[in-house]
Amino acid sequence: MLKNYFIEVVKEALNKAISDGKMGQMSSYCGTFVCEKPKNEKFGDFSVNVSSLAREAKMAPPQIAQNIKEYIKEDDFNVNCVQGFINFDVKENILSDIVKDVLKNKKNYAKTENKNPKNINLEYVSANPTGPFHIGHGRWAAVGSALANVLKYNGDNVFQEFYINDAGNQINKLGKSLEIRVRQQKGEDIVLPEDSYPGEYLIDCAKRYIEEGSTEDYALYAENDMLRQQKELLKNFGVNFDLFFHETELYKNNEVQGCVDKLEKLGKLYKKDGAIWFKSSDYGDEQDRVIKKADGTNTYLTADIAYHQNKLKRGFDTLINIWGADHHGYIKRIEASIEALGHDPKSLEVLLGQLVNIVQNGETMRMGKRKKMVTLGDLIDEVGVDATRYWMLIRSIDTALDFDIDLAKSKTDQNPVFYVQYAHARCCSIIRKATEKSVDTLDNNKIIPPSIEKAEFEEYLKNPNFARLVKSYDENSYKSIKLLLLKIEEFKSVIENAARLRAPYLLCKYAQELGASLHHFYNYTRVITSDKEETKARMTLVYVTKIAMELVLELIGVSAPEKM
RNA sequence: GUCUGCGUAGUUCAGCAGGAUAGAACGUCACCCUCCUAAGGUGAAUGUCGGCGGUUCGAAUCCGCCCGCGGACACCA
Repeated sequence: MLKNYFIEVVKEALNKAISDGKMGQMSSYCGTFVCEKPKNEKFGDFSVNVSSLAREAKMAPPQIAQNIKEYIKEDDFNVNCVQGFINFDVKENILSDIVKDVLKNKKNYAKTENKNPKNINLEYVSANPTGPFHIGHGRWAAVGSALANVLKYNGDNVFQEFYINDAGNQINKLGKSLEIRVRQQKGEDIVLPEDSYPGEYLIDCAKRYIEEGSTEDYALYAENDMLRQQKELLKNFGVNFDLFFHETELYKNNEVQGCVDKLEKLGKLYKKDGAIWFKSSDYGDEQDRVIKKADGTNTYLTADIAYHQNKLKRGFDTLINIWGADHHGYIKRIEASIEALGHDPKSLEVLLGQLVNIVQNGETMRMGKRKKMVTLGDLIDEVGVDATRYWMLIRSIDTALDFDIDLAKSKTDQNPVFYVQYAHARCCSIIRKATEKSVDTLDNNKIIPPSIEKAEFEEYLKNPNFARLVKSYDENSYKSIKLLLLKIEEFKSVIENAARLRAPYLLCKYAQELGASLHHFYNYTRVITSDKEETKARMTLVYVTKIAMELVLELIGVSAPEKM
């Protein structure tokens, strides 16, 4: 990518300067440079800051920059120095190379070499099978699947997994709740006990149970019913898991007891108050944790320890879990178990996400447990899959998300989803307009022949006139083309950052910037003109933009409409 | 009390592996369609980067203390 290219240019020049003794007391440099886009465009397109060499060289930053510059051959770019910055201004060659790159590699153009690909297990959502998803699950579903897309695109191996807690006593509770609902449906006068699941979804479930004349165990029936609904919703939401892992599997294979025995053997367990405790405080946890209750049953943690061992045994070197912020105290004890059982605790990466609030009519509804729950299904029915996914992804997961239903539904420029999709539709529209016959409604419905035949344009794409692509436009137009192409190229570093920082919201940010660049270009540069060669060249620019736009939207998981 | 996230423009938020005049969107105001989607673009105004100290040639960014808001601190899952 261009950023790395300029860093290499600077490094090479620096080495030459050092061997010529032009770098003061510096004899070698093994640090790292950062290349960034200057905030102010007058400084050029890319900028490398060399001030950090000042101390070692014992020279003033401006002098350092100047000396290094002497060794940079200006060819495809201009160089200028301001203070401790070496600034680069790219020329046409680099711009047409970007077009070449996209035409050749299509949607793979933003892939860069991943020198250290990881074998990642990504676990997210993992809702209990005791009811419908709530809004919060939607955030993890959107973030998790987009993150999986980005990591895969970045060259990592990603396995997406959903953990089902189907062994605890909440399943028994679920079964009992269903049983009551069934008896109520059959006309029995019976009240739902305090500790039941009160949701109305179990009434529907009970109706199905009766309708099918089922005699299945209530708990099993209810669980399968819930799972079926959850899986269907995930599918509609564009989320595809490689595995739904059942907690009960761990018991069937005796893996839970296996872990307990192993910890026992390692001397990491002790008895107190009739319970068995894990010495997690040996590994940085603030206190020890119970793994076998006084009544002899396991805690949730016990199975979870076994689950993480299971994942590690399957050969993943990186376990990424997306958890709600309310689970934060849980991290240390899982890490402790991983370390105690002989693995690197650093192989676990927990992404803690803040919660989602629903905003409607300008009013924030906290998703408290007592308030009426808004389900993810309701939300999707209300605002659609595209808008839901986009809005769930738009903010860094470190910050609480206000999901404004009215805004997400609005089909106006206030809504970034539409802004971004519109940009894609606009690309399609321009190409369509140029290559299809159209009708002039103002002039007796006269048929207007296409400016360029489809086949002719496709032929052109195989061998475009690169010199023509970015040349001979007026200044504003040239600038708009340059910014657009550099923005398209920037996607490479966005992918890398989003993958490294586990931050798929950067995709939304980028999509909006790319859209803005396209609209800016559109205003300054007319694509379809009477000059055929010019039209084909500019259509090519629109075409590569469309590819970039399709790619971002695909990674985000939002559709790319051809028409709006 | 301990742990954790947040505090940046009127609003919602970027920026935080230290670097040039702190950015975007929305809102406000002023412009731009005889012609490819105005669901768009251009420009203007708007800031004690929560506060105080420290490290540094340089701090919104790193460190310490304090203030405010949310969340977590089970032999629940």
